[in-house]
Amino acid sequence: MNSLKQMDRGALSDALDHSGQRTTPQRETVFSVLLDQRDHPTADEVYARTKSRMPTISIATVYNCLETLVSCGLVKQVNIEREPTRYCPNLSPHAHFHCRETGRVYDVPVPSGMMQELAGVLPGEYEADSVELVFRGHLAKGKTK
Amino acid sequence: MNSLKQMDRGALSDALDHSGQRTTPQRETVFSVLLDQRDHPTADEVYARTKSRMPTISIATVYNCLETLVSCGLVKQVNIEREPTRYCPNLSPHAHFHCRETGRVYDVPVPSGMMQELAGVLPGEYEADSVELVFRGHLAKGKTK
DNA sequence: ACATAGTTTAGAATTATTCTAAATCAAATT
DNA sequence: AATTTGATTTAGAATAATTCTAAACTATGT
Repeated sequence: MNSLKQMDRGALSDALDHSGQRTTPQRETVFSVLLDQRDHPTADEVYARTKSRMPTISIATVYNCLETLVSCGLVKQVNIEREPTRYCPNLSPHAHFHCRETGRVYDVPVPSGMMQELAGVLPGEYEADSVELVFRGHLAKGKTK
Repeated sequence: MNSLKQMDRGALSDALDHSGQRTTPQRETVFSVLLDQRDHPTADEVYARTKSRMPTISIATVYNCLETLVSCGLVKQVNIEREPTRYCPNLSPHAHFHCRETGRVYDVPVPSGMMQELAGVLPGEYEADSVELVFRGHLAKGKTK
């Protein structure tokens, strides 16, 4: 048993159906892991967390599931420097803040309109379908969030 | 002999001096390779180009030199998805456009003020020292640039 | 029930990058 | 000028995230 809420389970099977892929226990569990702890885990971290709910799952399957979730639009990959890819189920437009000290990644909500405005700086010949905005720095005194 | 202009040679040794590192023929040659063809090459590509000017250089040295140039602020790393790191000697504030079709990366000038404005969306507890903006998509009909 | 196609799995393979340790080089000092 | 010292270069080994491979499994449609 995974901890997907009815709503999320629905969103998952809709999205999978829509892209011609099956809803499987592995995919549900991986998705629930991402939704339950929204700290931008790496594939390895997702693997560890998923394993505690589904001990027989393999790392290859975790990679497969993550790729599937990305391909059907439910999850985004976050690439920070040369570090392992992180996964993020936050679909609303947002940026990321990467703390150099702790290595942690935080979501930063971006006012609607800002993304539009950003796209506006692109010369006409470029047609962008995604915008990635990453800040890097550190958190003010003591704030660990 | 590498093809560094007097100005760039000066900037290089100043920056290296300033960070307590030596000016070497390898570093000069790698830097000149980056300045001569500004197409965001990977380390492997830099290696191939440098080799034609300095056949004895090793790939490890190319990595070392690139790291050195980044550390003294003359070059920026550009990380696009899971692809190999690319290197960029453009120090003016700019974004990148990554063409999904060709894989090429283009510099996109960003109006001064835009970067400031971006930093403005960050809640107070975040202190950013760098902002990375990457667009992904494709070039309009036929435009290969 | 059977065929088909999609999915999972363990382990091997890949690949960009980093590490290691020896050789080389260059500046500073005797 | 020789010597010491520390930085740099180098080839090759090691690392680590990710992808690939091929066999086993599962679900679905006929």
